[in-house]
Amino acid sequence: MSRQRSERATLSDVAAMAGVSPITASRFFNEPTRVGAEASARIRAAVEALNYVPNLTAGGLASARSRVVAMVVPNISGPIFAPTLQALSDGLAEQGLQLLLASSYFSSEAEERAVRAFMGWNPAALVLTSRFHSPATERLIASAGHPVIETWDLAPRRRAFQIGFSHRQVGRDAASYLIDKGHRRIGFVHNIATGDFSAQERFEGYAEVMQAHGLEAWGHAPTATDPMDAGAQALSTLMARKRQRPHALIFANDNLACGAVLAGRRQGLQLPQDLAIFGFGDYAFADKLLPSLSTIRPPAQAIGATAAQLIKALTHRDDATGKPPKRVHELSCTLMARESA
Amino acid sequence: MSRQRSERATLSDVAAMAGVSPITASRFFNEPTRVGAEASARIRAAVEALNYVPNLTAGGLASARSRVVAMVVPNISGPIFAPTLQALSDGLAEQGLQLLLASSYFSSEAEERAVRAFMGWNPAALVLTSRFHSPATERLIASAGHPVIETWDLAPRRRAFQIGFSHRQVGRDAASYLIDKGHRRIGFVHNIATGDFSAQERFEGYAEVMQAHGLEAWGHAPTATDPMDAGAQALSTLMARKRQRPHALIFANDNLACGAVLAGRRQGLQLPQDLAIFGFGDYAFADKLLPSLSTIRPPAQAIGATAAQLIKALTHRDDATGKPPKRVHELSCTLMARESA
DNA sequence: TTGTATGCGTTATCAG
DNA sequence: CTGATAACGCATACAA
Repeated sequence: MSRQRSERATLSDVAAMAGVSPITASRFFNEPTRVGAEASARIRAAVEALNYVPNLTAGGLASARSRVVAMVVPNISGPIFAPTLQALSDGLAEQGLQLLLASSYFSSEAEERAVRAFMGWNPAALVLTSRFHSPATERLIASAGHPVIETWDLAPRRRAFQIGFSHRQVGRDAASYLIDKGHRRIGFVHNIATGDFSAQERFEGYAEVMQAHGLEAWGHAPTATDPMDAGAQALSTLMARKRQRPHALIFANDNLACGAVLAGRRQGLQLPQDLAIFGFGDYAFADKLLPSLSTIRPPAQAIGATAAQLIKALTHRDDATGKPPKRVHELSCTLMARESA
Repeated sequence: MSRQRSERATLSDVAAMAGVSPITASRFFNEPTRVGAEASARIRAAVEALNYVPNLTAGGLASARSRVVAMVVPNISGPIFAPTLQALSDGLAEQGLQLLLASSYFSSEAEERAVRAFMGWNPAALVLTSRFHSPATERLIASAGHPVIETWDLAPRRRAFQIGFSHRQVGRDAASYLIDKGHRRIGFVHNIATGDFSAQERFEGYAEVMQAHGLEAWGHAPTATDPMDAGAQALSTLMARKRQRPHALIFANDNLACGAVLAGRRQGLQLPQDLAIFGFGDYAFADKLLPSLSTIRPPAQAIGATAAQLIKALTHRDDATGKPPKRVHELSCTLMARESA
């Protein structure tokens, strides 16, 4: 009947060697102040001798709370979310928490699968990207026994914690910057990816400022499927106009803007004299283009770091004076004024 | 004595509602073929009704094997490892496995901490980056009850599974390419990061080919701390030489090469006529520079995908014909011939 | 195809 | 400051 016991030492082995009860050994790890100095020393020695590694699965089961934080991002390898992941991972490592990761590719079905699996881990917290979820996901997170943090977008009215920035403000800032530079005919080039709600909000911010200045707001939607191609296409189409040729273009993201910059140079355009180009994202290549790309950098790293801090505050609330953490954390973007606009 | 039971439905709840024993419900998830059609239907209904989510912590404890794969990478947000992570994560998601992640920043202490914590999860597999570990880490993985996969570098003699490519061959390919183009005075610009053993291997491959052609192999080590600055510095220093000015430079990575390209243009150099520039990595900006950067692309995505396949083969070995998976998987890089060389 | 008995390694609870 | 006991929710082993 005896099932496979692993070779590894258990807490009981450590306790036996140290001459204490298992629970005391357990406290050595979780509440060290409650263990006497001599006992601590003996336990420490036993841990060393047996090369003991705590079984986190067992601990998670017993305590109904595991030492992982789960995060769902649209993608891992893109230029956008990686800094957030890195900062979150680093902040969690300091707290002895691990990061459990899944990518959704902007699909709410994939997000739902990931969230469902994550719930099975009883994570210390669940971090999501954006606030748009399937109904089933909404139900899952509503019944979750742990904090849920939504990042990047901000939806102040939602129940989950929010860490992000205002895309609308990004649109406003871009438009204001270009207007201040003296541009008047300023267009907006939409993203090709469907379901990019945040790009739409940037457009609205842009439109708001344009109208406030009595200028016409208009959007152009390229059809190419590759972002760089789409940016080039937009530039060619719009600059081929006989009249009402734009003075400046705001692109939904830096990939599109990069395509436009490269195409503009290929066509012999003087940038930014003939056309100012403005992006969003401050991707890694933005400062390496010629001309370098003016754009807005989202607080990607700060979002991850703030999430880690928030999780710390939420999990250690007992030893603080009980002040509940802020529910909405609005961070600000940075306008990177470079050569292209 | 009764401790806090979570609100969530358990497998027993599902079983009770479906009128079967818990173990049958368990089999519904793990060995569906062994459950009768009627029972399956009732269990499925109960799962839906109770919104049941399997507790993976409990399952992991009971089976001594959890549905996670742990990976340690030097960094998450850099241009190098992100595609590997993405491919691994995607491949694992198909198998119902989750990815547990930590970054080491090239520190073997940080790697050791991460590996130690990961062992506590009884992961289905542990994936490491590179083969250089602290002695304690070596001991940990030697006693691990699960497969260990080392990626990027190749060390055929090690016990762990290996998935990677030959850095030496990268150095050979770069040198051969430049020699074929007619260059003779070809230098190598070293990385500023200490502990980048693989860059040293690329240098050795380059030196080997140079010597085989009766050409002198030499390395230059810039001192600037920022990679882009270091690349620019190397270019300035070497092109300022009165005699023996180089015809071509191989840089330890694309960041250095990018710094050189930008500095070269700023100084009015004609690239590649005055100097051919060759990188390594094929970072996102490589094809966006002017001139676009000739470089070698490592099989980052393939490494992640291969790791996922290997894990599948290792965990499902029972139902196959038992052919043990290959231990060493050597993948090949792609030379991206562009404008800079 | 289904069920019974038992244990995985840890922590919560209560008692000293 | 320390310990005895009883779970946590599930899967393994064996039996039917």
